[in-house]
Amino acid sequence: MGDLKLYNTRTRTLETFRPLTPGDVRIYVCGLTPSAQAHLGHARSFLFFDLLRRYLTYRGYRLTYVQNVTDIDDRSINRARETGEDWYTIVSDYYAEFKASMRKLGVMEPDEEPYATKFISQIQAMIRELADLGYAYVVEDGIYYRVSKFSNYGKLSNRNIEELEAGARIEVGEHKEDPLDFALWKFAKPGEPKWPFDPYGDGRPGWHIECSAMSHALLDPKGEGFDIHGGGADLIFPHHENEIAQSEPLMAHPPMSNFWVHGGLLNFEGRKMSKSLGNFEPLVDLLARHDPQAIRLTFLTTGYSKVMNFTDDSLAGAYATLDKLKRAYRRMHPGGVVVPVHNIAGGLPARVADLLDEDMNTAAALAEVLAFIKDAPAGALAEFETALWLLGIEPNESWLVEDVTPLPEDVVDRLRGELGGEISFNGATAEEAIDLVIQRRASARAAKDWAASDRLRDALARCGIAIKDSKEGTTWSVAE
RNA sequence: GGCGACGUAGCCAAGUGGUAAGGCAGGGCUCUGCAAAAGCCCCAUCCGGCAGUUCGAAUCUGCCCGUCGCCUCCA
Repeated sequence: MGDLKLYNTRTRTLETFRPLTPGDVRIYVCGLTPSAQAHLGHARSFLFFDLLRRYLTYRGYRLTYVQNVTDIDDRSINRARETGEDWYTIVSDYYAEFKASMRKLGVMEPDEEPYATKFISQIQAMIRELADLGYAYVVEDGIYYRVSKFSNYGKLSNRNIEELEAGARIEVGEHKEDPLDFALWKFAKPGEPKWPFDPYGDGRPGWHIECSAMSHALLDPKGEGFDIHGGGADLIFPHHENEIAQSEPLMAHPPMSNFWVHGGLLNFEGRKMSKSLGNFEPLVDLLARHDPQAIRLTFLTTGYSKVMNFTDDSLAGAYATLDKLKRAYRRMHPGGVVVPVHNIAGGLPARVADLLDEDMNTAAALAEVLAFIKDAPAGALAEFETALWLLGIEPNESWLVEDVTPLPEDVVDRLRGELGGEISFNGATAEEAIDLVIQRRASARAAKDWAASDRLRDALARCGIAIKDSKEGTTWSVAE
């Protein structure tokens, strides 16, 4: 097995991945702030880290994958004020919806899913330490982080303090020393959710500190760093920059994370997508209309770190690819039982792995799979399934069924309307009625009465039934 | 203004020094009464432009043009 090379934002180079502790990989990925509905851009990001998990697992590492939930933030509080709902109900509902979508997409459950509000004491401990060392100071609206105290500030995102100072400004109501400083703790205004924090004052954590506190608590209690910190590219600044600023002064051995891996953002039909612009379709709605496996395949064709433009065309292409995979699967499948994924060392999975070694080149890996199925023998099913698993596509029972489109309910009535004069459909089920027509057409064909044959086929077509003739006989399916 | 990404066939896209993956669309063939499906085959003398480095460049360097993102909440 070759080396896995990953692009590391921290060093801005492609590096060979080696775990800090041989055999064990600790990953922290910034999860959702569920104060609005999740969209396809979120899906792309978490789908990528799901792929990375699969591949690291395939390579034999033991993983600890932590994906946090920032369940307290200004937006959910504002939304609660607008709607009159309880802020926590809002957050819980959005998060439940997100989880359901992830399940539909086949994203594996995180090992740990820490909620910010469950780690208040750890957050407060960290703020105390930062204050003791002079990295934090208290003013009337909250506790802020003193950016000027941390000399490495800006290193991850490749920015320098002077330029940042030039563009930054202090919002009304903020009382910080410097425009770049950010809140570690916000004192509660009347009616806002709050947690006690002696001696400073009741309030809630600022955005950023929860990730520093929870990654420390769950992945790196000794302060010696963990392996991979991930998230969308939009988190590099300021979120990840701030996490580093909070964590590293308290660590025995920085850096906070050895690798920083960022997923490219997603455009939707050529336009930027974001919560604040509101120009996105909620993920649940998209999943209601589309096959989750087709959505996964769509993402495989573009490099994970690139900006990707999601379009109806790209999704249509993925559907065609998915059908191709299903046909090959049926061709290779010995019977009606779905064979579980095996751990195959050689063959296709190894070739796919070699391609994933190159900074998770899923596009090339998919191409390899498609080349494989062109002349794959029936016995290659385990290889095929393993390779598909690596790409996050898991065959299920429905792959064995050629057409799962449900029959229109009124098929028999419509057939009676078309052909009731010549064929009696009394008591027939939809399937039986269709078979009756096909039998009638078979007789016509046997008699070389092509006019009658075509008339029957056209009648079926008007009822939404498409038929095709093959050496094995005539089969039908529900027309698209 | 600062930082960064990208520009490869009609469309999407891989490839980052050794002579252009793959998918969609399109075309042809096989099969077929017809149709559909399926299978097979074809489809970029060339990688935004111009210079340069090199035996050799889509791949490296410089300049130019274009698209987009981040710099404020964001996966």
